Amino acid sequence: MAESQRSRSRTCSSPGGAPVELDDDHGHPPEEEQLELRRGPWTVDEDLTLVNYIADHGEGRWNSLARASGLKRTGKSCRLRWLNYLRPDVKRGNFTADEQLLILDLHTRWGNRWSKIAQHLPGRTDNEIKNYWRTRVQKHAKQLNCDANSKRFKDAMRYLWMPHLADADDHRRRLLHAAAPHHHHHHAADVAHAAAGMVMTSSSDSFATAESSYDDVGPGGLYANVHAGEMLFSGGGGEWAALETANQGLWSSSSAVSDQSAVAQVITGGGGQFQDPELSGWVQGFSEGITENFWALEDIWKIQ
DNA sequence: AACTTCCGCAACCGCATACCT
DNA sequence: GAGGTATGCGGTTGCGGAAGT
Repeated sequence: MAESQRSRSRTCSSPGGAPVELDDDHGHPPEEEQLELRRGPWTVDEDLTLVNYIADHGEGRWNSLARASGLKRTGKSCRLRWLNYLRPDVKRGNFTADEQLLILDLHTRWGNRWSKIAQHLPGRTDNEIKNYWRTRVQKHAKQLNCDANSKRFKDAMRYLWMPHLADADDHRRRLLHAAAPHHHHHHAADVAHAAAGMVMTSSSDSFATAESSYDDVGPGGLYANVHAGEMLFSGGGGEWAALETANQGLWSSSSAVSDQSAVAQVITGGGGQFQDPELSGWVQGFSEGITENFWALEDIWKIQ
């Protein structure tokens, strides 16, 4: 994957990755040493140069680093390349269920504060999370014909998507920790799915780290939050205080409800059913045969 | 097989803020 | 405190592979 990206070229870089002459600033002649600033995809040689330089001198002071290393790049570009790609602890590949769960939850708290969100997903960059949100989450919101920032969509995420991502994660953890290696799946596709990301690229370590470093989630932490939503959805109660505290008003801001029964009315209509007829279709799907399968974002969305 | 459209992601840009002199 | 520079953030772009026709 990484290699394939490297061969890419952009319009602003000439074919073959040759340097492009750039005007430094609104038509002023560029400085002598910046005559040939490169843009676009990084080459393997450039990556090596940057990695070696940082290994010797450390990161930071990006403009001087860019000059001193001999890279014909801006300091900004060097910084971005290092942080998003070359850093040794950067993690790539599909987001796991727990990571998706975290992103969804944190986004409801902080909105598009990608960098802040990324701080709670070790190895993931703000850029990656931002791309995930724009390409996956917003796509699904569009499919649902609602805005990703709308209350309706957030309700769908909180009461349907997130609880089942949590289910998936619980299930995966059970599998990982089970002594018996012969756990069976119903379908070969499940196995393939697991191999594609839910198990093989497990990030339970990172999740534990993120969870423990959570600083303003509120009593009970993320799981209490998510499962409280699940309880509410199924007509239960008791964890409401934890949920409400954890929510910090973000989920229910538009409905301005402040007690359990009121929210239950809004969300479930009293009978464990969404009042939203379109979303209620999901409820049927969720209640049927969900415990033995892994759930990814796409899978959950297919139910509708 | 050839062509078009869609989509994911790396990299860019402009702006805001932090830091330094 | 003013001015300049460096760094960080969020939004946007557009390449290239995948999927569709």
